[in-house]
Amino acid sequence: MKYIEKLRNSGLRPTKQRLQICELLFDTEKTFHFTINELNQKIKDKIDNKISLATIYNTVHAFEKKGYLKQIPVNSNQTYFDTNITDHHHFYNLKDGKLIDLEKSDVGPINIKKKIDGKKIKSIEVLVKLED
Amino acid sequence: MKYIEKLRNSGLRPTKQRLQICELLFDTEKTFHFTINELNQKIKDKIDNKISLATIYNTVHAFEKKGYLKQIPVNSNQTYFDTNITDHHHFYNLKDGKLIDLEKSDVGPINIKKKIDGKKIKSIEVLVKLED
DNA sequence: CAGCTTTTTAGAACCATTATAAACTAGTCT
DNA sequence: AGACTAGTTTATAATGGTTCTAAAAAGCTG
Ligand SMILES: [Mn+2]
Ligand SMILES: [Mn+2]
Ligand SMILES: [Zn+2]
Ligand SMILES: [Zn+2]
Repeated sequence: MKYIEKLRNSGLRPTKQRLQICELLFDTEKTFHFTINELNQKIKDKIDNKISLATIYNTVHAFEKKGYLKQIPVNSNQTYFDTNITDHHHFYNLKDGKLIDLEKSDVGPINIKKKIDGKKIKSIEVLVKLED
Repeated sequence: MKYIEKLRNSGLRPTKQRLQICELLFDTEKTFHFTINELNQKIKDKIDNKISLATIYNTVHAFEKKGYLKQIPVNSNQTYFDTNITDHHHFYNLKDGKLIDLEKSDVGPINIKKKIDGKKIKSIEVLVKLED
């Protein structure tokens, strides 16, 4: 299994649940955006055994901490995650709450001219809201 | 009272509660960012009578709908609002969860090269996360 | 004031997320 | 293998921000 190494290298034990979640999240043609609720549905659909909701939360947060997932800042009652961990931006379709990737090259360089003493920039994220 | 007109013109009755909230939000030297919880505290501190939490939510959402407040997309369990309704961006200090304004001139023009059929851009928001 | 609509309010409900603590599992060491 | 330990999963409860409810209060118009 290709994820056993990955998990071990991160100090995470390669449990059955984590490996199954890895497959759902990372064994895909394209990267994608999801909420915990959507991931929970997908797990119910595609996996025989049950994975408890608590484990899904734990796993997603563990993966986020290790940098295998990113959280996307949007105004929603649910948290959005992204399996695309490259530096990129998003369209946010207000109609259906779906995110669409905007590659860095689709936006051009962003030059933050203001500086805050003693702080450094961790990330720059652009959210482009779309309406009809 | 200067807010009576403003509210009436928006189709909102100028109630005591709304006028008091207007003063707290808009009678300030500088604009500011707040969560409902912080606004609730400020109301308890600066206003004699009580305003119920439901009214605070109702009022903030009514003001947002009328365009007197903006919601800022951040990853937080609470919703952040902004009394600065001009087009601008934000630093987000991860340490204390505080927002700092970034004027458009502090960021420079953002050119979104990608187009989505049948959709138009409603807003472009940049969030710059800060760490130590 | 009367009549009608909007607003306020306390409290309940909702629901995403986090905490708890007991059962289970993976890895390590004989 | 068995025993030991730390890490993980799980059902379930708790938390907490936000929304809903429905009755009382307030604003508006005539
Ligand atoms: Mn989270
Ligand atoms: Mn809200
Ligand atoms: Zn993305
Ligand atoms: Zn602002």
